Amino acid sequence: MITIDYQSKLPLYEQIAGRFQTLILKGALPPGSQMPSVRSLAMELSINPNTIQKAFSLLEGQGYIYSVKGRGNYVADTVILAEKEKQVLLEETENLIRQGRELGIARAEYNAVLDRLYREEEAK
Amino acid sequence: MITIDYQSKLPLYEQIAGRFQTLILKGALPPGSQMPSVRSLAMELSINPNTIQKAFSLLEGQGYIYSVKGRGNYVADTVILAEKEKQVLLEETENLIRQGRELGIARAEYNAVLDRLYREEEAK
Amino acid sequence: MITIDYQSKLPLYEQIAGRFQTLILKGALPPGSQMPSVRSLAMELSINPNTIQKAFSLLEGQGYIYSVKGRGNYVADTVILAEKEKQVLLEETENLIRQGRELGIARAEYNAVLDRLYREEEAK
Amino acid sequence: MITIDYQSKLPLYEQIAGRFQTLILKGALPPGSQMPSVRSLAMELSINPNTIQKAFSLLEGQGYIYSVKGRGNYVADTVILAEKEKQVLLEETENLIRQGRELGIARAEYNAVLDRLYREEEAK
DNA sequence: GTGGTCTAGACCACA
DNA sequence: GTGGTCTAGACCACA
Repeated sequence: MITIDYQSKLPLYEQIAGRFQTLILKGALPPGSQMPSVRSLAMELSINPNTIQKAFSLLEGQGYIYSVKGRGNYVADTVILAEKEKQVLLEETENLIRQGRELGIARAEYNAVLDRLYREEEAK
Repeated sequence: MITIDYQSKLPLYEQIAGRFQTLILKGALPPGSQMPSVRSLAMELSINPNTIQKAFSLLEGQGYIYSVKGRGNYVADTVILAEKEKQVLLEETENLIRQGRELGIARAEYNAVLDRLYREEEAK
Repeated sequence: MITIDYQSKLPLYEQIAGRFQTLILKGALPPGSQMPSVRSLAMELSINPNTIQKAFSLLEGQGYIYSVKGRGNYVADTVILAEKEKQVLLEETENLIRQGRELGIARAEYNAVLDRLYREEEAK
Repeated sequence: MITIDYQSKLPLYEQIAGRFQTLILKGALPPGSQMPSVRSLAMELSINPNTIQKAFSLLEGQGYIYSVKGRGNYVADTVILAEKEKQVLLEETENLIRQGRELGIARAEYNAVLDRLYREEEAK
């Protein structure tokens, strides 16, 4: 369910939180569903429970999940989050494209990338 | 010439190296031109010379500059570097767009971003 | 495991990095295995931890190791590195032999060297 | 007559000394012939005269040249030097080949290099 | 004056 | 405990 990249520069807890964000935003973990327990996830990934806890705290702080004492963590309502996340992504993309433009990447090259990515989608 | 963001999570030496990469790739610092001296830059930015040294070592390791003992640091030939950098940027952009696509961002939204950015350019 | 030559003109951090390159390329430190910790190695060699850090940064920049925050440094996959290193060695050797040829060293002398070295190997 | 590589890690004075060593050992500058003057060489290479002076001192220390007060520097008798230099080269080559052997370079590859280099020579 | 190395020591994030 | 960043300060080679 969750994969870790140990070669990555990102700390483990951010990687884990990021994976769950994706799962939640894509609907694989629908609102209200229960998150795996900290302990079980720690066992499964052979990772210190503190690290899992930290990832969950991050997710809670960002509004992705909420915890119920003694019962576990649950996925929150995410309509607004998805919208916010889209905005962030668009901005980051814009910044990258602006940088690329400065280095002389032509618009046509970006069109080609878009063509490829959105054709893939249709094909699915 | 160089600005530092103390709020940023990026370490100082990476920020400094990054700024110079941009300046070099854009041609503001043409191949063969001399880099500011480690000490003078340290003074100007009120940063420890060791930190500047570290930034310059990074740039040297990446092939952006070369150092001549007793003379200073000089900008290297960068044709190949620019090409490599473009590839990296395009890949990063592609990854972001793929993520956006998964969250339901339509191709039209990216077209709008490109329209805006490349119209700015023509206007210049 | 690591020896330092204080007579050498090579800086300590390059010596240390070089020793590990050899150990890694020869397979004494297989991919995935953990490097000694910065602090323990510093103690063992009576060298400042910063210097060890610098050696490890170099190794990371060259792709020999990768670091996991809070865990340690690990040996990277090195198949490609070994190949690259062989090319470098062969080129350096070729340059030396070319110099020797200019000075009038006969091919027979090199054959003698090769005979000796590769007989040693069989003997092992 | 002398070329400088500013990208090289070697200090200028060592590069200059090295170039002259080659010229002398190959006989381009025969024993007894006069070396270019420090000043003229400094002008020609746009290099600080101190640096040239340092290179010449090195050459004198190694027995390649001798200086006559008020007249200039002259090439020394070099029969013995050439012999010593050959020994040094052979040893360095042997060390490199030994390293290569450890990394699994086959003897055949060295034979190929030798074949190529010594065929070039015949062709000349 | 130029770059470069090294030590000592503090401090931070992460697991 | 692990790696990593940064400062202060000394010292060296080179031009």
